[in-house]
Amino acid sequence: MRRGRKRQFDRQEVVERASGLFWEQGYEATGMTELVEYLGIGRQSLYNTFGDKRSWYLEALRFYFDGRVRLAREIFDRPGPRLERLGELLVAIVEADTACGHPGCLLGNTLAEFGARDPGIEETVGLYLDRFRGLMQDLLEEAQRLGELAEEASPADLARSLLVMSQGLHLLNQNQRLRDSGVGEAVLRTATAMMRPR
Amino acid sequence: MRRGRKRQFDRQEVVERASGLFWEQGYEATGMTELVEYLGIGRQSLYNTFGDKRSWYLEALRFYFDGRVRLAREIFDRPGPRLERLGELLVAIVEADTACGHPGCLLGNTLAEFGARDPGIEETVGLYLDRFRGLMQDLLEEAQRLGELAEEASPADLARSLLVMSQGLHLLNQNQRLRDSGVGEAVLRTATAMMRPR
DNA sequence: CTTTTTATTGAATGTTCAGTCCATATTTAG
DNA sequence: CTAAATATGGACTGAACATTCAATAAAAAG
Repeated sequence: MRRGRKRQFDRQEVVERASGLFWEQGYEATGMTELVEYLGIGRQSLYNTFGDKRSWYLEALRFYFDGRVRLAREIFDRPGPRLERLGELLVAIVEADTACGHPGCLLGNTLAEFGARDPGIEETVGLYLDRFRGLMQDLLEEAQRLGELAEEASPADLARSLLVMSQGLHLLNQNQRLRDSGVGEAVLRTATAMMRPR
Repeated sequence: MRRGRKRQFDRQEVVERASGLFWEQGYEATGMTELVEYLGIGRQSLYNTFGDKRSWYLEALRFYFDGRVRLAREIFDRPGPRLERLGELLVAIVEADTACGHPGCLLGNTLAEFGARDPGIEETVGLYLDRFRGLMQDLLEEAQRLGELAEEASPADLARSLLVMSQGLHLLNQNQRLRDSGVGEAVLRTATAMMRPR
C-alpha cells in the first residue's frame, strides 16, 4: 500500500480553481506566488503535485476542455431539432460571457497568447479545438441526414465556420464596446440564417 | 527653435519594428531588454522618446491599426462589385497569416491578453475594432444601395459577423492543425454565401 | 516503536523584470 | 565661445519572477 502522509487538498478542485485564474489573467500575467496565495496551499505542495507552471497550465487546459465538451454534449442531447442545438450553443457562449463569471475562452486565449511559440501547447490547443469542431460537424451531418439541413450544404464548411464564429465571439465579447454594439445577437442571427436551406 | 542634440533614429520606423515584436510575442512575453536589443537603440533614448512600456504598446497598437485601415481602404477602392471586396479582405487575411510574416491580429491578440483588465487598452482596442466594423458596414450599405445585396439583408448584422469571422480566423489560423484543416477556405465560402441574396 | 515515505511549511535561490541615475556627447541660442 | 537643452550609453535599482532547499509533520510498513 501507499506509504506517507496524505495529500490535504483535492487535486481536481485545485486544478479547477487554478484554471479559473489562468482563464481570467492569462499565463504570463499569472504569477506563481499569486496562484499559491489564491489557492491557499503551500508552494512546495503544489510543485510536488503538478510540476512546474507550464504543466499546471496544460492540466488546466485539459480540465477546461473537458468541461466545455460536457456542456456541448448536454446541449446537443436535448430533444428537438438538431440545428437549434447549435444556436443554443452560441447563446450559451454569449450568456456565459455576459453573465460575468469568466470572459472569453481559455483555449482561444491560449492560442492568442502562445501562438506557435510553444509547440506542445500549440498541438494541445489545436487538438482540443478540432475535437470541438468534430462535435459540431457530427451534429450537422446528423441534421442533414434528418433533412433539417439542405442537401447541398456542407457540414464540414459549416462546422469550421461555426468554430471560427464561436471563437471570434468569445474574443470580441470580452470588450465592452463590442459587446454593447451587439455582436453576439448579430452573429446568432447570421449563423442561424447560414444554416437555413436556401 | 528647438535646442539640443538631434534624435539619431526614425521614430516611426522604430514604432513599426517594435509593433512587430509585440505582435509576435504579446505584451507580457516581450521584455524591455529584449526590445532594446532587438531595436539596437539605447535604453534611455527609447524611454525618453516613448515613455514606459505600456505607452510604447499603445503607440504600436495605433500604428498597426492605421496600417490595417490603409490596407482595407486600398482593397475597398478597387474597381468592380462591392461585395467581392469583402471576400478579398478575408483572402488578404488568410494570405497574410499563411505567408508567414506575423500571425494573427495585434488587436485581437491584445484583446485576448488584456481582456478588460486595463480599461485604457480595452477602450482603445474596442474603438479600433469598431471603426473597422464601420468600414465594412459602409461598404455593405453601398452594396445594398447598388442592388448587389438583397433588400432584406442587414448590413449591420453582416458587418458585425464579418468582424467576428475575421477575428476568429486570425486567431485560429495561428494554429497549424486548424490552418491545415482548412478553416480559412471554409470561412471564405460561408461568408460569401452569407452575403448572396436568398 | 522504528523506519521509510510522502506532504507541508517557510525561507532562500538566482534570474529577469521595468524603470532610473549619471556622466558624456551633440546640438542650438545668445 | 559659453550656456542651455536634448540625446545617448552603461551601470544600476528594487521588485517580482519561477523554482528549490532544508526542516518538520504525518502516515503506513515492518
